[in-house]
Amino acid sequence: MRAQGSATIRDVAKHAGVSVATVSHVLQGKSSLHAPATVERVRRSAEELAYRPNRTAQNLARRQTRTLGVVVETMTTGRFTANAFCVEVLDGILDFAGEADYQVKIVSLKCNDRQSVAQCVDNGSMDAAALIAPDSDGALVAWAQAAALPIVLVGGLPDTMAIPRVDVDDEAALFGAIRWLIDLGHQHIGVITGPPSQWSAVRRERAYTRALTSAGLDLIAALRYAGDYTYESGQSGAAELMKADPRPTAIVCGNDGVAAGALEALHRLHVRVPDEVSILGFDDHDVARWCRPQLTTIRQPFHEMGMKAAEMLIAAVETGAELQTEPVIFPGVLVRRRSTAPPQGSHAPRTTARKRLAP
Amino acid sequence: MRAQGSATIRDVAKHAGVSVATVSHVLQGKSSLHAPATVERVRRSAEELAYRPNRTAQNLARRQTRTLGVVVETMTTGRFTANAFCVEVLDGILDFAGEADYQVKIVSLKCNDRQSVAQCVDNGSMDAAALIAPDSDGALVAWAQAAALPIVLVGGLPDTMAIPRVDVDDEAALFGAIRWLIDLGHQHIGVITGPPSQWSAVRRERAYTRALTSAGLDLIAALRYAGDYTYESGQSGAAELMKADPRPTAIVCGNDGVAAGALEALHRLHVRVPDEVSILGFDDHDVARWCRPQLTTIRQPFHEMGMKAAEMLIAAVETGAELQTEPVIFPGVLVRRRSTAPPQGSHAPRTTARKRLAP
DNA sequence: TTCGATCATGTAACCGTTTCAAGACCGTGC
DNA sequence: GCACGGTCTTGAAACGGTTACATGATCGAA
Repeated sequence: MRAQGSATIRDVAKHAGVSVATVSHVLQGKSSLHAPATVERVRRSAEELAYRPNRTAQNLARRQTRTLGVVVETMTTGRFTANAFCVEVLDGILDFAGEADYQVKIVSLKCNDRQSVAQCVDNGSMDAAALIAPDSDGALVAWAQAAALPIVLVGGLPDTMAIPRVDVDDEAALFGAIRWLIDLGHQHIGVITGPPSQWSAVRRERAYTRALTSAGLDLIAALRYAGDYTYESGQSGAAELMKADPRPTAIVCGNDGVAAGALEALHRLHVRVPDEVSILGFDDHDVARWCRPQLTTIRQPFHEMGMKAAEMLIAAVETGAELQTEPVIFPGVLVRRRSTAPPQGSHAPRTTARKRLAP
Repeated sequence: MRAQGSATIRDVAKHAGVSVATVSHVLQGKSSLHAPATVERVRRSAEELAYRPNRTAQNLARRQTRTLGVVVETMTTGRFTANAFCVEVLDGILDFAGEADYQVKIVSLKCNDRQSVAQCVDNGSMDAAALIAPDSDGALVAWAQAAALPIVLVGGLPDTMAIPRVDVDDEAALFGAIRWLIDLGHQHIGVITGPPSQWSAVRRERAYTRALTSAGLDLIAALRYAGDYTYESGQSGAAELMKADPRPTAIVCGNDGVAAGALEALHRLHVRVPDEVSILGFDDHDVARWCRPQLTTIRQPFHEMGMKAAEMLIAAVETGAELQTEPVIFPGVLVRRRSTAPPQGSHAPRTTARKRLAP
């Protein structure tokens, strides 16, 4: 439009009185190929003409773009930022990519048929792509298994799928956290799950189930609420769970946003946290420190996961090697704050909990 | 690397027994140029070979990329996501761009000399760029004034600079909000400012100054704390302000994160909010609803601002017209929640406030 | 003086598309 | 029979770089 005046490599070559090959060499730092005087002349000409190589042309000629794609499915979450996970992982990717002089392009997929996935991602506009927490049954994942470019998936996926991925061991972390709640004396533990299309939600619920059954506690249908990782589902979920009889003394929430919603609902119901009900979050999102009481939650190293994903992708691009399909798993760590406590009132602590409470 | 097998337009042409020009035409939807039988043949060949046009080559030939740049300066904020503003604006841009079939590339500038700005942004890899809340004295803004591609700035900038921009009238909104606090009876109002390099911070402080002086209140140095828009500066700021004598009965915070930090510090000091101190936030970030008490704050229409910026940029790209330098200003609206109340105890309400409180 | 080695530079093919000008073919009207 | 207009098709020149390879210059040694 307006920038047609911008100088090309040919202009520089003419101005410096050399060939385009020379200019190309010099500007790529291969100055050892040329006489110092020539190098200097080319440099000065480029400077004078304010020459900047056209990225598109370079990409075409080099057959690589030094660009990483970050793919998110927006038809489920609605918005990119709805999910704190996405944003922080993106940050990690941005950090690493920036350091390695790679650019980052965001692809927010609205439609999810295989056709348009390929169209949007595998079109030569990026060298590799990170898929952020895709639906495990969607076309994106299906496509990824046979993608022609390096792919790393960040977030949950059934182990049966052989796609390189970075993930957190949320199941183990949550299992441990729930066992800890049980040890504190909780016997009626509710759960507000995430959407089953997110594998992380499936795993977290599995942790819940395993923790309860392994401790000899019954699974009670009235203590399970099917949420969808939103604040609102936390609100309605907590309100619903409090109607159960007996009431839960602790609620395991799909993530911190859900926990914040639960906190809000309980506040409205004049149920004190953690005195009457303990709340366990997941993610250690900012909100965990900002809400009252501060949330006991499980920290996921989002930023490092993003960094790692970028590192893997860039390595794959530069070496041409295949990515390992063995997943890279980060641990989730329990962060104890004020939203959890031993149960009070009629529920007698269990023996293990009694021991802990003794001193 | 691995995708070299992917079919080119020549492969399709050969397979369909036509020229590349024909294939190009058909696949661009200019099928009226060709016989129906030919169109069909080309379509089928493309399908069979799983042909997908190479975006890079298209970009080069068309001399446009259908890509918008989103430029953030990461050397000040540290991280992209540190600023809720960035994320939500990005979301708006993503929304609009996606709808218009534009891609979005994120440029996170670490170094801020004019040279590298031009290198990173004006290199033909994007058709236009949105600059998100740049430092008003940085090289980015300096460069933007004479940029060769369409630029829209999202966020504050002194009116003297003639750069197209989308912004919120935070000064008017905050002025109104502070006058409202004064009308409630507050006479000692503290402020935790943002970093002076952010023009929004300058404007918000100006609103504070104007509101107080216009109401005949003195500006007291001990009631001003220089923060930097972070949670931590909210914590230390509130702690510091509470040492003033007389204590403030209200604190105006640079943004909601700062307000959340202030809330936390006051909680530790056993100062009750809003009974003893009212807290006013800014942004209406998620945290404003999630923290206790919920924040009275000023809502900025981030998402719409992002949409608008994208709309302007795309219009400029497609029509080739210059962008208006007259800023597009959105109003900020006061959202009253629970963190503000009339002052209690020794401070007598002013007459205007008394009137309001009468009924 | 000639030859090969070495260094500096230039030539031109290529990357995968778009697009324009022009060609081929065909039916019409005069 | 010919000029003409219309429809369908295509060859080839861009786009702005990279890079393999050719060429030319210089120089010391045979």
